[in-house]
Amino acid sequence: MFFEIDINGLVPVYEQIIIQIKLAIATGSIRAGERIPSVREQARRLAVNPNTVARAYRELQQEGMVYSNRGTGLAVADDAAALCQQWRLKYFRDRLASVLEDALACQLPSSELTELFQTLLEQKTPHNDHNKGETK
Amino acid sequence: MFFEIDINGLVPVYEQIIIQIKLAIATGSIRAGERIPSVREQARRLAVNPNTVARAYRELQQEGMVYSNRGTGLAVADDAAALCQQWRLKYFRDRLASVLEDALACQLPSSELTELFQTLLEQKTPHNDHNKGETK
Amino acid sequence: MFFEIDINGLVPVYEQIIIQIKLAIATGSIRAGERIPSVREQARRLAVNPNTVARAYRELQQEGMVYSNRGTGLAVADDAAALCQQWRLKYFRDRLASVLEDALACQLPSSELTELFQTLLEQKTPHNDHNKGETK
Amino acid sequence: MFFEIDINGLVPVYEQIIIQIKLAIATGSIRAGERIPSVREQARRLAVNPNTVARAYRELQQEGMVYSNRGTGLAVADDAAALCQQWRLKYFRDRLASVLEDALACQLPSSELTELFQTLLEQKTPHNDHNKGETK
DNA sequence: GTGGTCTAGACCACG
DNA sequence: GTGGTCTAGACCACC
Repeated sequence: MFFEIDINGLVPVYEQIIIQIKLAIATGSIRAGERIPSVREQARRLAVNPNTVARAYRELQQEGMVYSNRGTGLAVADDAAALCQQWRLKYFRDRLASVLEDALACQLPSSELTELFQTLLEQKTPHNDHNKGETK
Repeated sequence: MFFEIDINGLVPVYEQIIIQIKLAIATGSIRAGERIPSVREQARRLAVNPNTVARAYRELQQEGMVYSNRGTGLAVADDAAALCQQWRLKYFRDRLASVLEDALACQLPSSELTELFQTLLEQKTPHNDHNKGETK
Repeated sequence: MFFEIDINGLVPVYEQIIIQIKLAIATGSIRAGERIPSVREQARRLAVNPNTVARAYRELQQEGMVYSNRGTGLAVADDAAALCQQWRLKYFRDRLASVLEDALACQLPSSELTELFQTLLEQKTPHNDHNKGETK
Repeated sequence: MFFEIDINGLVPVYEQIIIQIKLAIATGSIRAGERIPSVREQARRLAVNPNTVARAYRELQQEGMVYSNRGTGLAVADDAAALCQQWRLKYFRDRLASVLEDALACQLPSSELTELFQTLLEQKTPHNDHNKGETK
């Protein structure tokens, strides 16, 4: 449940926080019933203003991902994992679709895109397929 | 040389204009020496404030993609096509890499990503394989 | 003398406790001279922090509704029933008046309000008309 | 489209703003497509901090009641009137139901409640029934 | 300590 | 001028 924030990016900080927490719930990094870091703690860790964290938490609450019991912090909702996994799929599908649409719209051949995709995927993946059991 | 801008998106409008014009140059949709639409004309077409278009044009000029011919507006530079094609590759590689990194960082299996990629690619491609030559 | 509190509502918890105890006194659910639950007991029953209960009790004492008998806890004052009945009338009149004022202020016709009122009243009343005298 | 806010009430200021604007839309006081007062203007009129107004507007936007086109302020959505009328009914029904439930729960007889309701209604209504056409 | 609300004032992109 | 975001710091009710 540790992540970083790109303070200078296009995506608003509060939205980055929302996204990262949803992803953490989706991957099971935080489980239902567990508390998420307090507003002040999270703000300190991300080097960000508490109000910005509070806004992210408020929206997470409105979406039903977390709930609050006055004074005891915020905890992950019971159905949050399922919701976040759904959300995660849509999130990455939309991002991928956006890139593909733009690329195809300017006539990049799909063969070239596929090649690019595979090259990048190889670069980014840890590649621990062929050394199973060899990691001595 | 027609494109749309997303007035309510995260990417600033002037940047969207810059990107779309570079892409138009890269695909050959506008050629070296050709004029690009005047600030006013472009602003009208995009339903955008002229100041915003002016800012985009100013930056394109600074990057050497277009140059001004006193009185006759802005024209595409001779080496712009080459520059823009290079830029386009980097542009899409970076966008694609960003999505992949984020997806892999939250433990989406690369197999699932590949499947998603191929599904989307099929959806988005025009599939004009079977009517080759018939599009008169 | 059992009631519930809404931990996440707009009305402060300590105020809810005050209100509910006054209502209990008004209805005769607790009588003059009777003890009210100890701070700890009440806090346990309401799933609330003892400090919050203590604050409510303190204010009830200041209003003269209850008094402390060294060691034996708090007991209902002699004139509390009368006071609370007066208070109860004002309490509900004020709440009802507030709703009506707001509704009329935004041009809801009084006929519609009357209808709504009667429908709700029918829904909420126990309807034990037909078993008069059978409730032994 | 003028209203007041109770700075010392239990209902948060930003929520009062949301409520009042929804009511204004429901009554037709502001129509679809019309702009609502700018954040700064509204803040000035209500003697409230612009951020508080901005928060209310943001939530109205999330609920689909208003929409923004960068730089040109916020306007009422096409289906907002219908949504707000629905919402208004629920809003007053819930408030009325809450009072009735509490009153019946502490054994106030429904006859007394009805009487109280009618008395209050008469007090609050303008009573321009009998002078129709006489308002010379 | 916790979240929730509010104020005050800044910068940005856009019209 | 507009909304949108962010910072800084305050007070409140509750634990």
